[in-house]
Amino acid sequence: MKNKIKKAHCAVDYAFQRIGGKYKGRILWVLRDGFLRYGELKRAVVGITPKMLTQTLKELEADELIVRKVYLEVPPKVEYSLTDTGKELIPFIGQMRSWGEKQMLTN
Amino acid sequence: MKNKIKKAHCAVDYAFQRIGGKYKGRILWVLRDGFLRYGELKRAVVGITPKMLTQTLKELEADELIVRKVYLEVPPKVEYSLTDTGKELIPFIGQMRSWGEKQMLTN
DNA sequence: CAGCATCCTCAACGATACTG
DNA sequence: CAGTATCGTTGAGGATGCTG
Repeated sequence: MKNKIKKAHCAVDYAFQRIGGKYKGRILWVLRDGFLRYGELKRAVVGITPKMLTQTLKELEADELIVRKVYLEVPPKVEYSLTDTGKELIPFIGQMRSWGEKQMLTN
Repeated sequence: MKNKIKKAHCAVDYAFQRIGGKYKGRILWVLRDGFLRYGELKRAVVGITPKMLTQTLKELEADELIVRKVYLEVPPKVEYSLTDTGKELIPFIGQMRSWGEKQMLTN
């Protein structure tokens, strides 16, 4: 993990820096049950631009939360999946999701 | 709750918008077991400026995650605490914290 | 298909000083 | 004590077009 954590004042700060940002939570979440290709991710994470998708995937990879697997084929094929560390995050992203769902209804 | 959620593509997105930002997680966390005054929060959330503290507290209050209680005394006294909705978030902020702690050690 | 390269905007965050 | 008020910065994110 070579990603620049600017300076975490505590573990909460640190964790939020690693899965904060506009798309990281969503990307980890859609990867929860398997492998997805770049284009599939692009469709799954509605509204993301190629630039942000690539950039976010790189950060997640540098943070060792996901793995990038390249198949040497034509046309190109790249699959992304969670690492064990990334999988550990799924339960509470799920909790957050439930919480968010409930909130969206009651507001 | 009148806070502007720009446009949530999904519940994960929505949840991250409400507790994202640089200090929200930390503030909710330090409020987990009771009431804290403005000055106590300022000391607990190391590195935060008065401006950011005030601003973040206002957002959390507008989001109905915390409650602001003013005592009409001299000198002034204001206490902040979690709402029930805010308390629901504590368990998984705790999980994130544990995860973050473990990560900080192994890196 | 899976990206990269540029340019640009804006709002989150910061520093500092002041106040009821 | 518990905030406001200004001003300044910067980098995350967006738009668009191009490529191996």
